[in-house]
Amino acid sequence: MMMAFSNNNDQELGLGLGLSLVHGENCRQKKKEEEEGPCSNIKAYPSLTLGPEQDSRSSQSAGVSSFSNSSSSIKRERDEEFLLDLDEEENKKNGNPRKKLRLTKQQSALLEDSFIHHSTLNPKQKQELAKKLNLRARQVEVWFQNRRARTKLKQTEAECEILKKWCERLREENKRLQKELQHLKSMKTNNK
DNA sequence: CTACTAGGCTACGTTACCTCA
DNA sequence: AATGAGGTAACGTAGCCTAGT
Repeated sequence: MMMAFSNNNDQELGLGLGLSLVHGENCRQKKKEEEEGPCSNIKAYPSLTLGPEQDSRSSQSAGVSSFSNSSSSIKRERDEEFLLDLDEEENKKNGNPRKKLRLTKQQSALLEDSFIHHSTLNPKQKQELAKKLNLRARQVEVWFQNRRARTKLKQTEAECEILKKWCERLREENKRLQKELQHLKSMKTNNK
């Protein structure tokens, strides 16, 4: 985050706004961090830049974790997962509308706790968490997707608020400088 | 070495269900 | 009891990456 504001009358008025995500600019790196252990700088701090935002899709991670685990236990769990998904398919076919799951407080708390340590999960972590929560891995995956989206939305909103405030300050500063300029001009004409 | 493909992951946008005022 | 708004679980899609061929 970078901001520079020069307020000296003799100097040029300068302002710099920068939006740099403190955490998670490079998802691949982020993923690596998460696979290696808890990340200390996981919190996203609102920060600013002006200008086109980088397309998040262009810097996203992919495929790293999917090759990190091929144990038979994971395979077995995936098979079980597959069967559960088949049940769901059957329900759909039978016209049973899918009831929307409400997570219990304990489930939400554990998910939140995991999210603090890892904003993305590798397959092993996902399976383990799903087992703990008595949910399907797909549900854990979806929860994390939505949680990341909520985080990003809140961050965007926060950044928007900061930008608004800065905009307001600049407006005020501009007004003040215009007044001052006007004053100096009138002084100059009076001295003639 | 290069090109292509399959499989897996994520972000993003959307839908649909649920809760609550 | 009805209803509209907000929250969120779940889904569909596009883009990217890696491993295998």
